[in-house]
Amino acid sequence: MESNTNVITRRERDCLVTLEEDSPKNFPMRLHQIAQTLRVKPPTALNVIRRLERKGLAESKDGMVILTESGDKVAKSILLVHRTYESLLCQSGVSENSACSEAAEVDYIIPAGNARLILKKIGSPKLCPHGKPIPEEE
Amino acid sequence: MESNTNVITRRERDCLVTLEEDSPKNFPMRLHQIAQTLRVKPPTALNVIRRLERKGLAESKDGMVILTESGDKVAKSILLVHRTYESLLCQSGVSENSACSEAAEVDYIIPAGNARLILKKIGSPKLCPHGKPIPEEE
DNA sequence: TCCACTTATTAGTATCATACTAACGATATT
DNA sequence: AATATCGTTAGTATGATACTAATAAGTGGA
Repeated sequence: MESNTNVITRRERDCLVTLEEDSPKNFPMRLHQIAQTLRVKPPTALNVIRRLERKGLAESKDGMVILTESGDKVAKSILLVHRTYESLLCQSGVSENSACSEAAEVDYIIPAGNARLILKKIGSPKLCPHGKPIPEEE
Repeated sequence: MESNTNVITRRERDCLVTLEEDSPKNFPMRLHQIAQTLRVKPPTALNVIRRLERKGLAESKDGMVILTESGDKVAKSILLVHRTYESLLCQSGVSENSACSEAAEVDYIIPAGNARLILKKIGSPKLCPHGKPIPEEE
């Protein structure tokens, strides 16, 4: 019945974030590069891409992969949560590197709405601890 | 090689928390009661229990299930994270019920050490929004 | 004592995410 | 043309999750 669309796994999250961050100006990314970034073999990466395609988050042709509009939104929302949580952790006394890897564990689970509320509570910083901008609205 | 001990799945988390909260004074819990609480059939619940046993977190005999000392520690640490995150969300403006279900999504992923730092940052409340005590140390 | 009920357990099946190797095809480079 | 690179397919494997059906084992009542 329900195939749990709009629920995302950790691997899918990593793939979305890779596509968002490593291919800025609407440029496609090559499959083997995605595979290398995710540290998996190409068939495994392709498998992840296929799942993203089924969820309407990515499109691919001849190994060129791009995010759809919907995928871009999801990726940006993940980055919002990521940088918000990172900021919270750093303000609490966690090291930058530690904060980043911890954030990756939860940024695809925590809803963006909650992150925005947390962001306000911790003083609405404009940049994450690494100096990257925290996305405003979608 | 490494079988990912001390990493826990969502179902295992639910099972640990059920055992911790629904069977206080070292009393065993019946399998069918666990199954009902988790809203799964008994064989499914048994399967989860078996995984917890393999990880050294639970023990069972004739359908009587208890947490091991190790399992108790893990469960308490999950509750610490749960109530900390719940408190953070509520302070940020999220409703109690929403905060509770959101917290369950991440409380088994966020390390207790981080939760303690966050707890300090948000003013070291002694109780979660529901009025339950936030565990001190392990 | 025998039957019915509850409970636990086993066996078997299914799905989904993850990941690999091996093999094949296409393209590009030397 | 030979080689290297890349994508893709096929096949296999594991682990978590979940189910049904069947069996076992105990309890309580008629």
